[in-house]
Amino acid sequence: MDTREHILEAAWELYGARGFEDVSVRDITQAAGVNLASVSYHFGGKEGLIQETVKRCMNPINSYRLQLLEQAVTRHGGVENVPLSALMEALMRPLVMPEECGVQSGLMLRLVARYLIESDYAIPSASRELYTEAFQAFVSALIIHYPDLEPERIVKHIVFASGAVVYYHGLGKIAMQLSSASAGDVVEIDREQMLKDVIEFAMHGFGGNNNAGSTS
Amino acid sequence: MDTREHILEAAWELYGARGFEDVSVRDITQAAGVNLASVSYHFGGKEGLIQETVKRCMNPINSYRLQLLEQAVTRHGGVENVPLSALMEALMRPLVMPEECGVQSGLMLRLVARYLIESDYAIPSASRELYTEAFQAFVSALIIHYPDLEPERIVKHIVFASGAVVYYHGLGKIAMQLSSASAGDVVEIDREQMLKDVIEFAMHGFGGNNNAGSTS
DNA sequence: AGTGCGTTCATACGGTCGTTTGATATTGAC
DNA sequence: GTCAATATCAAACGACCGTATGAACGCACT
Repeated sequence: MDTREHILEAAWELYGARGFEDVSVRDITQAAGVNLASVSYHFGGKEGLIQETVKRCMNPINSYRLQLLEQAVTRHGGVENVPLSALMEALMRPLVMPEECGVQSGLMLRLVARYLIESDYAIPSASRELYTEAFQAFVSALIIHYPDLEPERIVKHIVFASGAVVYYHGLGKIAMQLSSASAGDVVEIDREQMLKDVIEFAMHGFGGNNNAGSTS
Repeated sequence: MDTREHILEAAWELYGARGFEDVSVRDITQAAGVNLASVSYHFGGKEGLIQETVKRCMNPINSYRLQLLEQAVTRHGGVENVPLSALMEALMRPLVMPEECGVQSGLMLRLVARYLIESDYAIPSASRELYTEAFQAFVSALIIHYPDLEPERIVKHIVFASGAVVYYHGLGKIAMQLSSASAGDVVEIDREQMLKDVIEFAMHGFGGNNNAGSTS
């Protein structure tokens, strides 16, 4: 029964590194040391394996988001009292620090970015439910803080911030190489700083620089 | 000789719409109404066609960036006098408004995003020179404004902002669908506003909210 | 021991891919 | 008009893909 797990592990690794289209079922089964037909048997085919792989990545992220949101609500005693910065942190932290919910960070965002782009920007049906739940929970919470703001604007800034994170994970290193000043250097990313920056940016779209929500 | 042009046109359309891996050479030649072997003849193969397609997209963008930078320098009389916001606008405007330099906007960013992600984040060699030139020009200009700031931090915020743009172009609409409040609605993007937001965000990383460079 | 079921296996099938080939058509210079 | 260079064409090649098949295996249960 750990054939299934071996496949998922190899798929995670290879898909994240080389993309869904570039990695064949044979590549994965070979890397996993299992038979070629196992993928069809356990996942119904390549598409099923991809869905499962993405699901295993996105579901923990979105669960973690909801968990952080709930914690914040409890701590502050009601959604309306949660500072905006805490809302944004609950939304963004799982993306920047995926290992906090058990998702290996290196490949995860690249993998998701690949999937979203390659599959014509469709959320995988396997993860859609949880994804939608998380998304709507945050939008609702934000609407409470900004009842006058159009929901589109709220969504927009969420996407903005997510894009900054995803893109940076993917392109950060090559961008470093392009800047002559640090050519050759291997620059590590200060993820905590990055998280702060992203949160600040996202909040920036909600009417100025108020660093807190309605209470603080 | 316009066989070559027909191919490029069809490739632009199809690659942008469906991705490099999902579009076969046969798809393109059929859409272009030319013979299958034309691609090998004119571009040496599929990879050559991809490179040429990406080049035709990125080179105008980067040229436009340099042009806007030069204009700003001329207008303000020296790099050191160009406001930071103008620097950022020169950098970001071509991304948000690609049609201003002759690049059809709809598919362009998705196409580039695809390429950057699928090709393991390597800048296409055909475009690398110009890309590097533009990138370094801006980093140099920014270093003048912030001599104390590490170059990595400058690069970081440039990438951040770019990511926000690219990601939003690609994911904006599906994100809208996920927010129940605007379900079903087709929301058009205010690109001028988006540009402003991105510029503001990018500047935000350079030490507070000073809306101008060193001179003002 | 024997039966049934879940799993793994080697192998083959049909299809699509990018590329090549060699013939044919077109062009432009003399 | 001739000839060589350039361009287009239909057709085929070999490689790889995802999937299906049917036999072999492991193992709990009777």
